[in-house]
Amino acid sequence: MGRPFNPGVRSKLRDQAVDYVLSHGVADLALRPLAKAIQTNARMLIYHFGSREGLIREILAGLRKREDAYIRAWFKSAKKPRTLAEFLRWYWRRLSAPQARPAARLIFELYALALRDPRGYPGVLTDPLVYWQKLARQAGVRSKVNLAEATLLLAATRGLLLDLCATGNRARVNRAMMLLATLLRPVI
Amino acid sequence: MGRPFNPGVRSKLRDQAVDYVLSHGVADLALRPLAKAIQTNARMLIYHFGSREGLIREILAGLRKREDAYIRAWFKSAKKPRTLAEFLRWYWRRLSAPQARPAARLIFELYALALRDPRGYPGVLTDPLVYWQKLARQAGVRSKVNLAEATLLLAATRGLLLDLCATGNRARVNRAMMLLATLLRPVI
DNA sequence: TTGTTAATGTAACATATGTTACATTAATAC
DNA sequence: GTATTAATGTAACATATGTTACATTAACAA
Repeated sequence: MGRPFNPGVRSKLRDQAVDYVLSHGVADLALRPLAKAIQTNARMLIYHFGSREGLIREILAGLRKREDAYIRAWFKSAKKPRTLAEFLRWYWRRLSAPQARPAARLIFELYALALRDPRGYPGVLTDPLVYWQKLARQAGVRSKVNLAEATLLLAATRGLLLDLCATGNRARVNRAMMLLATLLRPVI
Repeated sequence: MGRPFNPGVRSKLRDQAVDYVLSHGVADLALRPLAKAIQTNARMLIYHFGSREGLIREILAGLRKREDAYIRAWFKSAKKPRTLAEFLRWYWRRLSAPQARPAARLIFELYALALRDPRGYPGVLTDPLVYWQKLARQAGVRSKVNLAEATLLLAATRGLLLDLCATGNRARVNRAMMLLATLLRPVI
């Protein structure tokens, strides 16, 4: 009895917080400015998420959920099974688009934070590797991409994305990505 | 007349601040904790550097100076001119060593901060490119490394360093670096 | 000595932070 | 209606922040 628990109010706050963090960053996230921006107050954020730490954990989960849903939707949007090469092309095109710049900046901000405080930003450092492995398996990647090749591919992609965020020189970065694809073609 | 200006006191504070920032990071840098750690007080930091912003600019300059001196010393430590390949091997060995982990973490923290506030962290985003270009010229790199190759090399190195900081898996990351070297060998 | 500037130290100020106390309204079951 | 729990709002608290006011000491020139 009593007023029933409504999960929608918490998840709506979380979604709004994710949007806010995408454009304002998370390192200097303060409760009051965030609360004001999403038409509530610091009291409610503490009430719903327990603490600033809890709020950040929820925001991380929300980010992951969003990204995962987006990628799954793409894989299911075709009748033929997608190849790894197709996926990488699509993913890089999306990641390097100007609209993805806020997300890219946030990713590098999260890496930096997690490097100093791994437990405060759980999964940020470890999840990407296991996620991509799972994804590759589900995508039915049969060609034996060995560990060194996968490591280089992920590292170069991250590095090129960082270069893109830093310089905005899309032409140069894209040419480097094409070079990477050429060099790794026999292997993927 | 009057008491003479002693540049040593400022530069000593700066050097100590650089050491502090290497182990504590710069994002949450607060004057009082730093001051306490280097046996002074917040008042003096403001007096010598004008503001927290000014202090951070000085710390950045100090970091660059240190790095530059280290690299120049290596180039001058041999009678024969060093090749680019030699330099890259030496540099990666140094960068991937456990002792360099604090510096590596700091680099990624600075990238993240500069992505949100480029003017607050001047040069962080733009200097690396011009620095490496100058270095390559001084090292007498005659083989025409084109822009795409240089971009990929820098990006992959950054990405692998990030992976190393995140996972600590030196063996895997080093294997990826060797693969990169193999792929780019004909070009360097 | 005296005058002048560098360097240092203590304490305060205004502001922002996360969190909590206390009160109030909203929606359900009985 | 009452009882109960969810949700919200205001105001305070303790603490930390960058910066400044004010006072003091240190090292030089004359």
